[in-house]
Amino acid sequence: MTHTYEYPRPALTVDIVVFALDEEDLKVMLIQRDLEPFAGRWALPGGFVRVEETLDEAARRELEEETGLRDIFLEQLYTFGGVDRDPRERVVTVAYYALVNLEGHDVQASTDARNAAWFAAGELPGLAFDHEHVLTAALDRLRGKLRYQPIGFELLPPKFPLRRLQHLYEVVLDRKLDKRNFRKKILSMDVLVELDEIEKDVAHRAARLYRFDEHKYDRKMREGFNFEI
Amino acid sequence: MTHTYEYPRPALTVDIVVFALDEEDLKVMLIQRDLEPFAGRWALPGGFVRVEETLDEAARRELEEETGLRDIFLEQLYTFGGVDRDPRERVVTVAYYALVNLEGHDVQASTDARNAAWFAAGELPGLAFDHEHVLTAALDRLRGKLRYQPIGFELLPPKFPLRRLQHLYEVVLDRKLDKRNFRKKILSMDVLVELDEIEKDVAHRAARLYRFDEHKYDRKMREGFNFEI
DNA sequence: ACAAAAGTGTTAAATGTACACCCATGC
DNA sequence: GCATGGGTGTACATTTAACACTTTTGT
Repeated sequence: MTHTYEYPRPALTVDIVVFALDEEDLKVMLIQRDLEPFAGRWALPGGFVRVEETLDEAARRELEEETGLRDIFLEQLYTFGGVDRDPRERVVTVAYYALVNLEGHDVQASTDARNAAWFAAGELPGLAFDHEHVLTAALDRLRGKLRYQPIGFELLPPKFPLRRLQHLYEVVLDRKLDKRNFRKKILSMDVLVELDEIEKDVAHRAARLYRFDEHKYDRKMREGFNFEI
Repeated sequence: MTHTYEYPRPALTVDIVVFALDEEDLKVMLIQRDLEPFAGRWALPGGFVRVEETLDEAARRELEEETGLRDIFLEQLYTFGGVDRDPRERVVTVAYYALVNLEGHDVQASTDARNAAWFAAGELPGLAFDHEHVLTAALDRLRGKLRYQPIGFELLPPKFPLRRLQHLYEVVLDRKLDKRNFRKKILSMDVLVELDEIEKDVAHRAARLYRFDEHKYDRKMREGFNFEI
């Protein structure tokens, strides 16, 4: 191959901030490194971009290799190009964030032998490289985007009671919302379908389940509708 | 230097979408390529990232080398990693967008001998590589961000009449705004300073000039204020 | 005096916010 | 029957949207 440019090149990686929601709080998936630098430290899943794959493909491949997660919401976040991010050499990383429904996806299935675990977003261990910085950017983006795009549903199972949706917003945005106003608002947007099903195995009155209607949402968007909580 | 990874690496470039506003419409700066591939075609200013500079530094350097523009608003947009973006080899590009006040900056000063020119955003020539795609993304970002961040001022001189600000919003967002409502809204946000100066050399009543008070804006932001048009 | 753009208020409608009680179910 | 969360409506405050005339200045 003819190279028009013979200077040294930065290495290129992808890193992914995977968010999930359990009953309590927002979680982030981290991998314990087994190699230097930062051996033993926790880091974001990620790795080098190959010349024959796109950035999105690289992110999905690394995600599956390191955590077993696949077919999940994934979106590019920002590209971090600080000169000393990696002590070995110049590494530019394209960061992604991903959203996953904990109930639907198993994380154990890491093909790598590495240690993968969920951490509460508020109680993170010290991270390798500049991953703390990346994570902060991802959290900011998630919080910002949640309010005006219907991405929260990616963190829930396909069928959910309204309370769980509200709880999601409360946890991520870190403020209480009024139950009646929240329901009024979300239902008035007319992008949820009320199902003929209710929660199971709860020790009290079971809540009705809803589903996000993506097609209806797409249709409304094309007609100028704006999602906003 | 020890490389932990010996596979071929994608090349890494930056490309910049520079927006400006003249009396009529939104403009984009393009450079006519003098080398293959796409020799003679118009393209976004940009070039290879050096190992010893950050991405932001690379973008500012290329911008100055190719257009003479410096000290202007610049923000990372998105990283494009399609496998066949460049016919020669794999090139990943970190795209930026920039905003510039036409009256304050001279563009002639290109140190390169290349041909640089402004094009109306709505009447672009065929572009090299996937630059049309990059440009569309930049436009979308500009339109989205303009509504809830005070970046429009970057396209105006430091002192401006309210009509020009309104016109900016109308041109970029592509819809008419009501004069009275616009003034009420922007003035009620209390981030503009009314100056003791008026327009000069106009053939009718001269308008009062205003200035965006960045410090006041920052202060208000820290107290939870939200800019929105 | 006229052309051109600056500047200015009010009203009605829609939206957001605050707030408390009864209902259904499992134990 | 009681504990737990599900589900619902109203009143008030705020924000948005629609709309037209007078003022100032240069020619």
